[in-house]
Amino acid sequence: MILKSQVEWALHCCAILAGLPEGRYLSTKALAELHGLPKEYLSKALQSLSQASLVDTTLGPSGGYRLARSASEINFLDIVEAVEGKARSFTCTNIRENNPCRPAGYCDSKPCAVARIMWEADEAWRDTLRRVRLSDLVGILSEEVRPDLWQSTFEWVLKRAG
Amino acid sequence: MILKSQVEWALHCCAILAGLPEGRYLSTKALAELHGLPKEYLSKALQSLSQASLVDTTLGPSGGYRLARSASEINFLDIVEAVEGKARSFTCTNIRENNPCRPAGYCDSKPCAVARIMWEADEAWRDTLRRVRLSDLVGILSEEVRPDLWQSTFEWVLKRAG
DNA sequence: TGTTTTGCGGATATTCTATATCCTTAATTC
DNA sequence: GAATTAAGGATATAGAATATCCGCAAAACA
Repeated sequence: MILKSQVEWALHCCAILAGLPEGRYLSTKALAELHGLPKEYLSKALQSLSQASLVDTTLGPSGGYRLARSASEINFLDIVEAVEGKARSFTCTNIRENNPCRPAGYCDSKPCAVARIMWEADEAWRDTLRRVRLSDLVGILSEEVRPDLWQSTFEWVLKRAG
Repeated sequence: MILKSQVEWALHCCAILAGLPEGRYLSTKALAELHGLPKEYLSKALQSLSQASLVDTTLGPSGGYRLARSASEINFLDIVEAVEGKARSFTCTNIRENNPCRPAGYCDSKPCAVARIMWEADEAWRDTLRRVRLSDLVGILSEEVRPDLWQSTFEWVLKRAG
């Protein structure tokens, strides 16, 4: 059970976009360079964010991405699901139906108990991610990252933001 | 992020083993037939349970598997991790280190904040699974499964248990 | 007007994992 | 000695993750 690396990329990119001044855009090229990622492939992750309406885009030189709403209105689950999909990690194939002792026409009243428990854990995972806002991440980073690096990074970003 | 189907198989098999009388064993063949699963491949899942010391095995005719300890001393996480592995679902590749603004020799004081949050969600998932005992599953099933099917299934099992 | 830059989607290639089967070996039962 | 079992290694297949490339349309700018 392993998340795609694109999830990591998308989260870091959103953190950067959250620091952009109102109305400015940052390109795939800049985001790829900043994080040392393959530009073409990172582009797919950003497209997922766009399809999920988490980011706005604009074309042409000085084009790129910006958050579609404020960082306090975007949570981790939004971003993770945009890239990874909304499917549950546990898939119930109803193997209880293969029980040779089943009477013909036997009908289950509820979803399989095994699946319900696994889905409960899945929900706990989602709840945790839902409770963390993108603005929380930015808050943590602004405290932990050394001020000189924090500042020079945003200077670097602003120089490239259209 | 999708769990292997072997996880589902292992959980259902353990539920059956939990119903075995003290000291008796059930073979891969019987477990595969009961659940309609490929015997050879199911065998790999059962081997994982064995390697994790969740089940005891014995060879020869009338051989097979039984729980290594009581169903109240085995939780869902034990079984899931035995099959799926203990690796976290989120892997941090430390892409922050690729930031071109980083001063040479810059040293991070903590693991990446993004990773810490993702790992927290991972722990919530694990905690939920850790809190559910195999005996809890058996309790739920014994209430939900229609008594005639419940009984005939265990007759079927006992006929094949060595 | 035309050139450059950008996001977007489709097509394709590569690598890795999950799924599945087969075979040999050693232990156990009868 | 014959049958049955778990264990583990080797191998094959399918599908997903990773990655690259191309053409298109929109936007900026000279």
